[in-house]
Amino acid sequence: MNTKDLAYFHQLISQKNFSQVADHFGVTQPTITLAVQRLEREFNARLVHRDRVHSQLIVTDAGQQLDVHASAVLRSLHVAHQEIDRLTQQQTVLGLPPIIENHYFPRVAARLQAAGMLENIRTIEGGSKWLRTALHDGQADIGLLGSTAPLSYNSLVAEEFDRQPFSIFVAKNHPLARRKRITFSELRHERFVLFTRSFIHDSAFNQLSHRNHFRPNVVFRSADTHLIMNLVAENVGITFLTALVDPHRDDVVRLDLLDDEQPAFISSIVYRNNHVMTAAQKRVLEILHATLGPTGSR
Amino acid sequence: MNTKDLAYFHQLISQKNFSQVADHFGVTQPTITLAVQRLEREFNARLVHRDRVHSQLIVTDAGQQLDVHASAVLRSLHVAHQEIDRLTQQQTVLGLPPIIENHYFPRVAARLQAAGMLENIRTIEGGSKWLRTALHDGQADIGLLGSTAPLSYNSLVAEEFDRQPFSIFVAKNHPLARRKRITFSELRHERFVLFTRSFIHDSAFNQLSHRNHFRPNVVFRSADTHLIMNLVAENVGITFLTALVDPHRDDVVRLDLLDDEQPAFISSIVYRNNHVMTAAQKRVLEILHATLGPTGSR
DNA sequence: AATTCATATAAATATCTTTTATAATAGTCC
DNA sequence: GGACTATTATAAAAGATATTTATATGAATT
Repeated sequence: MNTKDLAYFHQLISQKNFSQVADHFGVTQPTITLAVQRLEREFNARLVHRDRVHSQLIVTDAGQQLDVHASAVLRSLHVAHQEIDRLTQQQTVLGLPPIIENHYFPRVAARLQAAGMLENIRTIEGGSKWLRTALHDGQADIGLLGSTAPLSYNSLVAEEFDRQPFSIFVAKNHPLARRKRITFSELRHERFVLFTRSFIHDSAFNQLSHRNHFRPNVVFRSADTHLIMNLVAENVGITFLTALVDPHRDDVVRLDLLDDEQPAFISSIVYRNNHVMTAAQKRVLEILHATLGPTGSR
Repeated sequence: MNTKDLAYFHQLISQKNFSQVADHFGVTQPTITLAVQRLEREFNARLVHRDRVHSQLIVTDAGQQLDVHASAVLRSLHVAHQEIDRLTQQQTVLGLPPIIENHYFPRVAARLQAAGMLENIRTIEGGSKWLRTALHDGQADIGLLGSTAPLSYNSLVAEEFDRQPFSIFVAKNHPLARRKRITFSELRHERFVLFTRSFIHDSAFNQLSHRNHFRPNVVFRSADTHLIMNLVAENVGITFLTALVDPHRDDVVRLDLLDDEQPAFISSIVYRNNHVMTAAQKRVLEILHATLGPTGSR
């Protein structure tokens, strides 16, 4: 069977129009007709039903089932292409969310450099949610992801290596600045400057505000911790970040949260469970474990 | 790309001999050479390395990686074939381990029959471990599996519906027969007639004997509960089974185990996570949930 | 040196895929 | 209601790909 037929078919299921699919692939319309006919013969079943009355394409049960497998097959091949491309370039792509990159990566990079392996590492940055997708479809080989619940994905292996609480940061001259600890419910009337929603901080924050029955006043969102800290220092609002983001600055104060059952920022090493680690990648993983694992940290 | 090339390649990786692979598929030897060349061109990488010196075939990193994807692709297509075959025959295959079949299935079958759906169900029997594989590669659509730990598989969804303790069964005239409860450690010097190793009972049994630091004396194994019960009745030995296997006989006595942290026989409804349920299959699942779920049972 | 085993290459043949050209069917527009 | 449009199907020809046949190469084995 030709995988092109699967690609045509998969596109047909989403576009539901033979001619448009043909255009999409730069082929003529009968090509698509014939491809579907070949698949119907191969699987000995009707896959789509050309309903001329309502001029719409009906996908049969068999068609739906095949489409699921077709997309899995196409994804597999796409991932294989990317992985093998990187293998020949001797590159490993490491996906890092900004907070993790700032906090954990410097130590990892130092050890990778000492092992002469840093030049074979390329990093890509993005929120944990986006990186999960990037790992899944082969754009990255290994990721350090943050999450609030232990990760468990179908095609990914996750190894938790750290768990950090979330904290509140306020300006030095803020009324709460003298406090060391605080409960989330006391923040009911504060203004918040927060991370963008694509960060998992958002789910942790929502969890806490939902549990404390109030809708927090979020005055601004940014993807940049430094901007957020600057805004906090100027008293535009207070913020909610992991304790990992140590500001190294004297105009912002950190307050620990006292709530029971707080959400935690869980950091995990993640990779595809069908990814074959090369000798070099195994060493990268070892360095990650050694640096980030219980013995290696701080 | 032609999936045949992937099949040739995957076989080559396991057989490591071009001519034998050609024989295996009933084609001539150059076919395999050319298939590998096409793949190497497609992925722009060496996949195998023909080491003439030691007359062995070395698989490159890229080749290893491709092989993993090739087998995933071939499996996907194989599963698709089976699923679609059954779809056109309007059949759903239900995988059942013997204990579950005897204990839970009669009630399910009654409801399925009442709904006029029993004739579209075909069952296959096998140990839980074998059925897991059967589900994974598409021989069955839905399985009721037993396990000692909550199931979590890559490509399978598992929904736990019951948890039963394991018990000890002894002959009526056995010295222990008057006891109602017993700890596993008291069985140190008993003879055991057990289920075959392919049943999960074996892992539970091993767990208990390991925890109690003794190697039990297993005198016989069988896959047939009735035979086991007959042997127990004849005092050939005692056995270790779930409480589900209620013998309905007066020559065998059940003893509850008193141990803390006993392993449990967990029953789950399992299916492939990429299986598209037809309307009929959804109704089968509903009936399973209704019959086996917390409300529906006994 | 001759033989064997394993894989590669080239040309011919067989098979599959795509295009071109056209037909069929139903809906829309005036 | 006939012309027109949109969509998919079919048949034959052309183009592309896969497989075979026949033979070569290269190293190990006898």
